[in-house]
Amino acid sequence: MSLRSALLTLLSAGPHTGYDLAKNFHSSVGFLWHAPDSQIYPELKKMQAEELIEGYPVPWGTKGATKTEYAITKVGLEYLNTWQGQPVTYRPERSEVRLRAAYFEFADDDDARHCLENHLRHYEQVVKDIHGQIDELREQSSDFHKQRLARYPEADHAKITRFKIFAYEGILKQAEAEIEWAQDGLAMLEQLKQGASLPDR
Amino acid sequence: MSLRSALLTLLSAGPHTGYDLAKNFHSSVGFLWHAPDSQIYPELKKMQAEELIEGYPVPWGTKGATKTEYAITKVGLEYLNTWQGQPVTYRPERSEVRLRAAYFEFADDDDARHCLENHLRHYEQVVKDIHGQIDELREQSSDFHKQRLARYPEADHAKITRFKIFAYEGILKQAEAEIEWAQDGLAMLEQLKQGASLPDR
DNA sequence: CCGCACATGTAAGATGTTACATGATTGA
DNA sequence: TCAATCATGTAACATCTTACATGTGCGG
Repeated sequence: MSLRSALLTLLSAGPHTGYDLAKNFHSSVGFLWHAPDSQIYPELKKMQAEELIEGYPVPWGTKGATKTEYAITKVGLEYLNTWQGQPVTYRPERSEVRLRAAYFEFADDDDARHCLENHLRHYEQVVKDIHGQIDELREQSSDFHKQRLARYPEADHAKITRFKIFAYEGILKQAEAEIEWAQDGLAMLEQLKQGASLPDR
Repeated sequence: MSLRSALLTLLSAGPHTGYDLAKNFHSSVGFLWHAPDSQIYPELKKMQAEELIEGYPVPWGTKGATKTEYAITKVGLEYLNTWQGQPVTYRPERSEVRLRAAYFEFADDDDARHCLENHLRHYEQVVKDIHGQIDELREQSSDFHKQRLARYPEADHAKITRFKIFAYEGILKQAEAEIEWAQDGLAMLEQLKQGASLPDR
Protein backbone atom coordinates (compact mmCIF):
# COMPACT_ATOMS: atom_id res chain seq x y z
CA MET A 1 0.00 0.00 0.00
CA SER A 2 2.99 2.31 -0.28
CA LEU A 3 1.85 3.52 -3.67
CA ARG A 4 -1.25 4.78 -1.95
CA SER A 5 0.79 6.51 0.74
CA ALA A 6 3.11 8.02 -1.82
CA LEU A 7 0.17 9.49 -3.72
CA LEU A 8 -1.32 10.85 -0.53
CA THR A 9 1.94 12.48 0.52
CA LEU A 10 2.02 14.26 -2.82
CA LEU A 11 -1.59 15.34 -2.57
CA SER A 12 -0.98 16.60 0.96
CA ALA A 13 0.94 19.44 -0.68
CA GLY A 14 -2.17 20.54 -2.59
CA PRO A 15 -4.60 19.41 -5.29
CA HIS A 16 -3.15 17.97 -8.50
CA THR A 17 -4.08 16.02 -11.60
CA GLY A 18 -3.03 12.44 -12.19
CA TYR A 19 -0.58 13.73 -14.73
CA ASP A 20 1.06 16.06 -12.21
CA LEU A 21 1.45 13.15 -9.82
CA ALA A 22 2.78 10.80 -12.48
CA LYS A 23 5.40 13.38 -13.41
CA ASN A 24 6.58 13.51 -9.82
CA PHE A 25 7.12 9.79 -9.83
CA HIS A 26 9.76 10.38 -12.49
CA SER A 27 11.71 12.57 -10.08
CA SER A 28 11.24 13.60 -6.40
CA VAL A 29 9.14 10.87 -4.75
CA GLY A 30 10.12 8.63 -7.60
CA PHE A 31 13.54 8.30 -5.98
CA LEU A 32 11.92 6.95 -2.84
CA TRP A 33 9.01 5.02 -4.31
CA HIS A 34 8.67 4.53 -8.03
CA ALA A 35 5.41 3.88 -9.84
CA PRO A 36 4.58 3.85 -13.54
CA ASP A 37 1.69 5.91 -14.96
CA SER A 38 -0.30 2.77 -15.55
CA GLN A 39 -0.51 2.17 -11.81
CA ILE A 40 -1.32 5.71 -10.83
CA TYR A 41 -4.61 6.44 -12.56
CA PRO A 42 -6.37 3.24 -11.44
CA GLU A 43 -5.11 3.72 -7.89
CA LEU A 44 -6.47 7.27 -7.81
CA LYS A 45 -9.89 5.94 -8.76
CA LYS A 46 -9.78 3.37 -6.00
CA MET A 47 -8.69 5.98 -3.49
CA GLN A 48 -11.51 8.22 -4.56
CA ALA A 49 -13.99 5.36 -4.07
CA GLU A 50 -12.62 4.94 -0.56
CA GLU A 51 -12.86 8.69 0.02
CA LEU A 52 -9.20 9.18 0.82
CA ILE A 53 -9.19 11.79 -1.92
CA GLU A 54 -11.80 13.65 -3.85
CA GLY A 55 -11.74 14.31 -7.56
CA TYR A 56 -13.45 17.14 -9.37
CA PRO A 57 -13.29 18.50 -12.90
CA VAL A 58 -11.45 21.72 -13.58
CA PRO A 59 -11.47 23.55 -16.92
CA TRP A 60 -8.57 22.92 -19.21
CA GLY A 61 -7.75 25.16 -22.14
CA THR A 62 -10.07 27.48 -23.97
CA LYS A 63 -12.68 25.01 -25.14
CA GLY A 64 -14.92 23.32 -22.66
CA ALA A 65 -12.39 20.57 -21.94
CA THR A 66 -11.76 19.54 -18.36
CA LYS A 67 -9.18 17.63 -16.42
CA THR A 68 -9.65 15.93 -13.07
CA GLU A 69 -7.94 17.35 -10.05
CA TYR A 70 -7.67 15.37 -6.86
CA ALA A 71 -7.50 16.76 -3.34
CA ILE A 72 -6.69 14.88 -0.15
CA THR A 73 -9.58 14.53 2.31
CA LYS A 74 -9.61 14.45 6.08
CA VAL A 75 -9.79 10.66 5.83
CA GLY A 76 -6.72 10.73 3.63
CA LEU A 77 -4.77 12.77 6.15
CA GLU A 78 -5.78 10.35 8.89
CA TYR A 79 -4.62 7.52 6.67
CA LEU A 80 -1.17 9.09 6.46
CA ASN A 81 -0.96 9.41 10.22
CA THR A 82 -2.09 5.83 10.78
CA TRP A 83 0.35 4.62 8.15
CA GLN A 84 3.21 6.28 10.00
CA GLY A 85 2.24 4.42 13.13
CA GLN A 86 2.31 0.98 11.58
CA PRO A 87 5.40 -1.21 11.54
CA VAL A 88 7.41 -1.14 8.32
CA THR A 89 7.34 -4.44 6.48
CA TYR A 90 10.85 -5.38 5.46
CA ARG A 91 10.78 -7.26 2.22
CA PRO A 92 13.35 -10.01 1.89
CA GLU A 93 16.42 -9.17 -0.14
CA ARG A 94 16.29 -9.63 -3.89
CA SER A 95 19.44 -8.37 -5.51
CA GLU A 96 20.22 -9.54 -8.98
CA VAL A 97 23.67 -7.99 -9.03
CA ARG A 98 24.61 -9.56 -5.70
CA LEU A 99 23.41 -12.95 -6.86
CA ARG A 100 25.56 -12.62 -9.94
CA ALA A 101 28.61 -11.54 -8.02
CA ALA A 102 28.28 -14.55 -5.74
CA TYR A 103 28.51 -16.78 -8.79
CA PHE A 104 31.05 -14.93 -10.91
CA GLU A 105 32.73 -18.29 -11.51
CA PHE A 106 30.13 -18.73 -14.25
CA ALA A 107 31.00 -15.40 -15.86
CA ASP A 108 33.72 -14.67 -18.37
CA ASP A 109 36.35 -12.29 -16.96
CA ASP A 110 35.07 -9.43 -19.08
CA ASP A 111 31.44 -10.01 -18.14
CA ALA A 112 32.23 -9.88 -14.45
CA ARG A 113 34.21 -6.70 -14.88
CA HIS A 114 31.54 -5.07 -17.03
CA CYS A 115 28.94 -5.99 -14.47
CA LEU A 116 30.78 -4.12 -11.72
CA GLU A 117 31.78 -1.20 -13.95
CA ASN A 118 28.17 -0.80 -14.87
CA HIS A 119 27.18 -1.01 -11.24
CA LEU A 120 29.62 1.76 -10.47
CA ARG A 121 28.27 3.98 -13.23
CA HIS A 122 24.70 3.31 -12.23
CA TYR A 123 25.22 4.41 -8.64
CA GLU A 124 27.38 7.37 -9.60
CA GLN A 125 24.37 8.54 -11.56
CA VAL A 126 22.15 7.98 -8.54
CA VAL A 127 24.49 10.11 -6.43
CA LYS A 128 24.22 12.89 -8.99
CA ASP A 129 20.45 12.66 -9.19
CA ILE A 130 20.01 12.70 -5.45
CA HIS A 131 22.35 15.64 -5.04
CA GLY A 132 20.19 17.40 -7.58
CA GLN A 133 17.10 16.64 -5.53
CA ILE A 134 18.70 17.84 -2.33
CA ASP A 135 19.80 21.05 -4.02
CA GLU A 136 16.27 21.60 -5.23
CA LEU A 137 15.01 21.37 -1.68
CA ARG A 138 17.71 23.65 -0.30
CA GLU A 139 17.14 26.27 -2.98
CA GLN A 140 13.38 25.97 -2.69
CA SER A 141 13.20 25.54 -6.45
CA SER A 142 10.61 22.78 -6.29
CA ASP A 143 7.07 24.02 -6.83
CA PHE A 144 5.64 21.02 -5.05
CA HIS A 145 7.75 21.67 -2.02
CA LYS A 146 7.02 25.38 -1.97
CA GLN A 147 3.34 24.57 -2.12
CA ARG A 148 3.74 22.15 0.75
CA LEU A 149 5.59 24.60 2.98
CA ALA A 150 2.97 27.26 2.35
CA ARG A 151 0.50 25.10 4.27
CA TYR A 152 2.58 25.15 7.44
CA PRO A 153 3.71 27.89 9.82
CA GLU A 154 7.18 29.21 9.11
CA ALA A 155 8.51 27.56 12.27
CA ASP A 156 7.90 24.11 10.79
CA HIS A 157 9.52 24.71 7.43
CA ALA A 158 13.05 23.72 8.41
CA LYS A 159 11.83 20.50 9.97
CA ILE A 160 9.72 19.47 7.00
CA THR A 161 12.55 20.19 4.58
CA ARG A 162 14.98 18.38 6.86
CA PHE A 163 12.94 15.16 6.72
CA LYS A 164 13.06 15.09 2.97
CA ILE A 165 16.77 15.73 2.85
CA PHE A 166 17.24 13.04 5.46
CA ALA A 167 15.42 10.52 3.29
CA TYR A 168 17.57 11.41 0.30
CA GLU A 169 20.67 11.10 2.44
CA GLY A 170 19.67 7.50 3.03
CA ILE A 171 19.67 6.82 -0.68
CA LEU A 172 22.97 8.62 -0.92
CA LYS A 173 24.54 6.42 1.73
CA GLN A 174 23.24 3.35 -0.05
CA ALA A 175 24.63 4.50 -3.35
CA GLU A 176 27.99 5.29 -1.83
CA ALA A 177 28.11 1.85 -0.29
CA GLU A 178 27.39 0.34 -3.70
CA ILE A 179 30.16 2.39 -5.27
CA GLU A 180 32.67 1.23 -2.68
CA TRP A 181 31.53 -2.34 -3.14
CA ALA A 182 31.92 -2.18 -6.91
CA GLN A 183 35.39 -0.68 -6.55
CA ASP A 184 36.42 -3.39 -4.11
CA GLY A 185 35.07 -5.95 -6.53
CA LEU A 186 36.99 -4.52 -9.47
CA ALA A 187 40.17 -4.61 -7.38
CA MET A 188 39.39 -8.21 -6.48
CA LEU A 189 38.94 -9.19 -10.12
CA GLU A 190 42.18 -7.44 -11.03
CA GLN A 191 44.02 -9.36 -8.35
CA LEU A 192 42.54 -12.64 -9.55
CA LYS A 193 43.65 -11.92 -13.08
CA GLN A 194 47.23 -11.58 -11.85
CA GLY A 195 46.84 -15.23 -10.94
CA ALA A 196 47.71 -14.43 -7.37
CA SER A 197 46.37 -17.01 -4.97
CA LEU A 198 44.74 -14.47 -2.76
CA PRO A 199 43.60 -14.96 0.80
CA ASP A 200 39.92 -14.86 1.69
CA ARG A 201 40.33 -11.28 2.61
CA MET B 1 14.23 -14.59 -14.22
CA SER B 2 16.56 -14.33 -11.24
CA LEU B 3 14.64 -17.01 -9.40
CA ARG B 4 15.59 -19.32 -12.20
CA SER B 5 19.23 -18.31 -12.01
CA ALA B 6 19.26 -18.68 -8.24
CA LEU B 7 17.90 -22.22 -8.51
CA LEU B 8 20.44 -23.08 -11.16
CA THR B 9 23.34 -21.75 -9.11
CA LEU B 10 22.24 -24.01 -6.27
CA LEU B 11 21.87 -27.02 -8.51
CA SER B 12 25.28 -26.31 -10.01
CA ALA B 13 26.67 -27.56 -6.69
CA GLY B 14 25.03 -30.95 -7.18
CA PRO B 15 21.61 -32.64 -7.42
CA HIS B 16 18.99 -31.76 -4.84
CA THR B 17 15.28 -32.04 -4.08
CA GLY B 18 12.93 -29.09 -4.19
CA TYR B 19 12.86 -29.20 -0.42
CA ASP B 20 16.66 -28.92 -0.19
CA LEU B 21 16.54 -25.90 -2.43
CA ALA B 22 13.67 -24.28 -0.58
CA LYS B 23 15.60 -24.65 2.66
CA ASN B 24 18.54 -22.81 1.16
CA PHE B 25 16.29 -19.90 0.30
CA HIS B 26 15.77 -19.47 4.03
CA SER B 27 19.51 -18.91 4.49
CA SER B 28 22.53 -18.73 2.12
CA VAL B 29 21.16 -17.68 -1.31
CA GLY B 30 18.10 -16.46 0.50
CA PHE B 31 20.17 -13.47 1.65
CA LEU B 32 20.87 -12.56 -1.97
CA TRP B 33 17.61 -13.59 -3.61
CA HIS B 34 14.65 -14.69 -1.57
CA ALA B 35 11.87 -16.96 -2.83
CA PRO B 36 9.04 -18.66 -0.96
CA ASP B 37 8.43 -22.42 -1.31
CA SER B 38 5.32 -21.75 -3.31
CA GLN B 39 7.40 -20.26 -6.09
CA ILE B 40 10.08 -22.90 -6.12
CA TYR B 41 8.24 -26.09 -6.98
CA PRO B 42 6.34 -24.70 -9.98
CA GLU B 43 9.51 -23.04 -11.28
CA LEU B 44 11.40 -26.33 -11.08
CA LYS B 45 8.71 -27.96 -13.22
CA LYS B 46 8.98 -25.23 -15.80
CA MET B 47 12.74 -25.48 -15.85
CA GLN B 48 12.50 -29.22 -16.32
CA ALA B 49 10.15 -28.71 -19.25
CA GLU B 50 12.74 -26.39 -20.77
CA GLU B 51 15.48 -28.93 -20.07
CA LEU B 52 17.58 -26.62 -17.95
CA ILE B 53 17.43 -29.30 -15.28
CA GLU B 54 16.40 -32.92 -15.17
CA GLY B 55 14.32 -34.53 -12.47
CA TYR B 56 14.34 -38.18 -11.52
CA PRO B 57 12.85 -40.16 -8.67
CA VAL B 58 15.08 -41.42 -5.89
CA PRO B 59 13.94 -43.78 -3.14
CA TRP B 60 12.92 -42.21 0.11
CA GLY B 61 12.50 -44.13 3.35
CA THR B 62 11.97 -47.84 3.75
CA LYS B 63 8.70 -48.22 1.87
CA GLY B 64 8.63 -47.72 -1.84
CA ALA B 65 8.23 -43.94 -1.50
CA THR B 66 10.29 -41.67 -3.74
CA LYS B 67 11.26 -38.03 -3.88
CA THR B 68 12.31 -36.08 -6.93
CA GLU B 69 15.87 -34.97 -7.28
CA TYR B 70 16.87 -32.38 -9.83
CA ALA B 71 20.23 -32.07 -11.55
CA ILE B 72 21.47 -29.22 -13.72
CA THR B 73 21.95 -30.04 -17.40
CA LYS B 74 24.47 -28.78 -19.92
CA VAL B 75 21.78 -26.38 -21.14
CA GLY B 76 21.37 -25.16 -17.59
CA LEU B 77 25.07 -24.46 -17.23
CA GLU B 78 25.04 -22.56 -20.50
CA TYR B 79 22.08 -20.58 -19.22
CA LEU B 80 24.13 -19.48 -16.22
CA ASN B 81 26.97 -18.33 -18.43
CA THR B 82 24.64 -16.44 -20.75
CA TRP B 83 22.89 -14.87 -17.77
CA GLN B 84 26.22 -13.56 -16.50
CA GLY B 85 26.82 -11.88 -19.83
CA GLN B 86 23.55 -9.97 -19.88
CA PRO B 87 23.17 -6.47 -18.48
CA VAL B 88 21.71 -6.25 -14.98
CA THR B 89 18.30 -4.63 -14.92
CA TYR B 90 18.19 -2.04 -12.17
CA ARG B 91 14.73 -1.86 -10.70
CA PRO B 92 13.62 1.58 -9.66
CA GLU B 93 13.82 2.33 -5.97
CA ARG B 94 10.92 1.34 -3.75
CA SER B 95 11.71 1.97 -0.12
CA GLU B 96 8.87 2.14 2.30
CA VAL B 97 11.01 3.29 5.18
CA ARG B 98 12.59 6.06 3.14
CA LEU B 99 9.18 7.25 1.98
CA ARG B 100 8.05 7.39 5.56
CA ALA B 101 11.10 9.26 6.74
CA ALA B 102 10.58 11.86 4.03
CA TYR B 103 7.14 12.54 5.47
CA PHE B 104 7.76 12.21 9.17
CA GLU B 105 5.76 15.40 9.63
CA PHE B 106 2.71 13.13 9.51
CA ALA B 107 4.06 10.87 12.25
CA ASP B 108 3.78 11.30 15.98
CA ASP B 109 7.16 11.83 17.62
CA ASP B 110 7.16 8.33 19.06
CA ASP B 111 6.16 6.70 15.80
CA ALA B 112 9.03 8.33 13.96
CA ARG B 113 11.49 7.29 16.64
CA HIS B 114 10.15 3.73 16.74
CA CYS B 115 10.42 3.52 13.01
CA LEU B 116 14.12 4.35 13.08
CA GLU B 117 14.85 2.24 16.15
CA ASN B 118 13.23 -0.67 14.45
CA HIS B 119 15.23 0.03 11.32
CA LEU B 120 18.39 -0.04 13.38
CA ARG B 121 17.47 -3.35 15.01
CA HIS B 122 16.51 -4.87 11.70
CA TYR B 123 19.84 -4.11 10.06
CA GLU B 124 21.84 -5.06 13.14
CA GLN B 125 20.23 -8.47 12.76
CA VAL B 126 21.16 -8.53 9.08
CA VAL B 127 24.77 -7.78 9.98
CA LYS B 128 24.75 -10.70 12.40
CA ASP B 129 23.15 -13.05 9.89
CA ILE B 130 25.58 -12.14 7.16
CA HIS B 131 28.57 -12.50 9.44
CA GLY B 132 27.23 -15.94 10.21
CA GLN B 133 27.08 -16.75 6.52
CA ILE B 134 30.59 -15.48 5.91
CA ASP B 135 31.89 -17.52 8.83
CA GLU B 136 30.22 -20.60 7.40
CA LEU B 137 32.05 -20.07 4.15
CA ARG B 138 35.39 -19.44 5.84
CA GLU B 139 35.07 -22.49 8.05
CA GLN B 140 33.79 -24.64 5.22
CA SER B 141 30.88 -25.69 7.41
CA SER B 142 28.31 -25.41 4.65
CA ASP B 143 27.53 -28.74 2.98
CA PHE B 144 26.32 -27.02 -0.12
CA HIS B 145 29.53 -25.09 -0.46
CA LYS B 146 31.73 -28.12 0.23
CA GLN B 147 29.82 -30.01 -2.43
CA ARG B 148 30.36 -27.14 -4.83
CA LEU B 149 34.09 -26.89 -4.24
CA ALA B 150 34.50 -30.63 -4.71
CA ARG B 151 33.56 -30.13 -8.36
CA TYR B 152 36.45 -27.77 -9.02
CA PRO B 153 40.24 -28.15 -8.92
CA GLU B 154 41.79 -27.03 -5.65
CA ALA B 155 43.33 -24.01 -7.35
CA ASP B 156 39.87 -22.52 -7.95
CA HIS B 157 38.53 -22.96 -4.44
CA ALA B 158 39.78 -19.67 -3.01
CA LYS B 159 38.34 -17.73 -5.92
CA ILE B 160 34.93 -19.38 -5.75
CA THR B 161 34.71 -18.82 -2.02
CA ARG B 162 35.93 -15.25 -2.45
CA PHE B 163 33.05 -14.41 -4.81
CA LYS B 164 30.49 -15.51 -2.29
CA ILE B 165 32.10 -13.59 0.52
CA PHE B 166 32.30 -10.56 -1.76
CA ALA B 167 28.56 -10.74 -2.40
CA TYR B 168 27.83 -10.94 1.31
CA GLU B 169 30.16 -8.01 1.92
CA GLY B 170 27.90 -6.00 -0.34
CA ILE B 171 24.91 -6.74 1.86
CA LEU B 172 27.04 -5.93 4.87
CA LYS B 173 27.97 -2.52 3.47
CA GLN B 174 24.32 -1.83 2.74
CA ALA B 175 23.29 -2.82 6.23
CA GLU B 176 26.00 -0.68 7.79
CA ALA B 177 24.87 2.29 5.72
CA GLU B 178 21.32 1.73 6.97
CA ILE B 179 22.51 1.59 10.56
CA GLU B 180 24.39 4.86 10.18
CA TRP B 181 21.37 6.43 8.55
CA ALA B 182 19.05 5.34 11.34
CA GLN B 183 21.46 6.67 13.95
CA ASP B 184 21.72 10.00 12.16
CA GLY B 185 17.94 10.07 12.00
CA LEU B 186 17.52 9.39 15.69
CA ALA B 187 19.98 12.19 16.45
CA MET B 188 18.00 14.47 14.15
CA LEU B 189 14.73 13.64 15.91
CA GLU B 190 16.35 14.23 19.29
CA GLN B 191 17.57 17.63 18.15
CA LEU B 192 14.13 18.54 16.86
CA LYS B 193 12.58 17.59 20.16
CA GLN B 194 14.86 20.08 21.90
CA GLY B 195 12.98 22.63 19.85
CA ALA B 196 16.24 23.84 18.39
CA SER B 197 15.77 25.56 15.07
CA LEU B 198 18.36 23.46 13.37
CA PRO B 199 20.08 24.23 10.10
CA ASP B 200 19.45 22.10 7.03
CA ARG B 201 22.55 20.19 7.81
C1' DC C 1 0.74 23.03 -38.90
C1' DC C 2 3.90 20.36 -36.41
C1' DG C 3 5.77 18.53 -32.44
C1' DC C 4 5.95 18.36 -27.54
C1' DA C 5 3.77 18.49 -23.24
C1' DC C 6 -0.66 17.53 -21.14
C1' DA C 7 -4.21 14.30 -20.06
C1' DT C 8 -6.02 9.57 -19.28
C1' DG C 9 -6.14 5.35 -19.49
C1' DT C 10 -6.51 -0.41 -20.86
C1' DA C 11 -4.82 -4.99 -21.19
C1' DA C 12 -1.91 -8.87 -20.83
C1' DG C 13 1.39 -11.10 -18.54
C1' DA C 14 4.99 -11.83 -15.03
C1' DT C 15 6.11 -11.94 -10.45
C1' DG C 16 5.45 -12.09 -5.57
C1' DT C 17 2.67 -12.82 -1.20
C1' DT C 18 -0.23 -15.30 1.94
C1' DA C 19 -2.75 -18.83 3.33
C1' DC C 20 -4.03 -23.28 3.06
C1' DA C 21 -3.50 -28.40 2.40
C1' DT C 22 -1.62 -33.08 2.89
C1' DG C 23 0.94 -37.00 3.84
C1' DA C 24 5.41 -39.78 4.93
C1' DT C 25 9.53 -40.43 7.80
C1' DT C 26 12.46 -40.27 11.61
C1' DG C 27 14.08 -39.75 16.11
C1' DA C 28 13.07 -39.03 21.00
C1' DT D 1 3.27 -42.28 19.83
C1' DC D 2 4.08 -37.64 19.10
C1' DA D 3 6.46 -33.84 17.28
C1' DA D 4 9.64 -32.14 14.07
C1' DT D 5 11.40 -32.52 9.68
C1' DC D 6 10.94 -33.98 4.96
C1' DA D 7 8.31 -33.69 0.87
C1' DT D 8 5.15 -31.38 -2.43
C1' DG D 9 2.27 -28.59 -3.73
C1' DT D 10 -2.56 -25.35 -4.91
C1' DA D 11 -5.28 -21.16 -4.90
C1' DA D 12 -6.35 -16.52 -4.47
C1' DC D 13 -4.82 -12.28 -4.53
C1' DA D 14 -1.85 -8.21 -4.82
C1' DT D 15 1.51 -5.95 -7.24
C1' DC D 16 4.49 -4.62 -11.01
C1' DT D 17 5.99 -4.43 -15.80
C1' DT D 18 5.42 -3.57 -20.61
C1' DA D 19 3.16 -2.34 -24.30
C1' DC D 20 -0.34 -0.23 -26.42
C1' DA D 21 -3.91 3.41 -27.27
C1' DT D 22 -5.95 8.06 -27.95
C1' DG D 23 -6.90 12.70 -28.04
C1' DT D 24 -6.29 18.00 -26.69
C1' DG D 25 -3.69 22.29 -26.03
C1' DC D 26 -0.07 25.33 -26.85
C1' DG D 27 4.00 27.58 -28.61
C1' DG D 28 6.87 28.44 -32.45
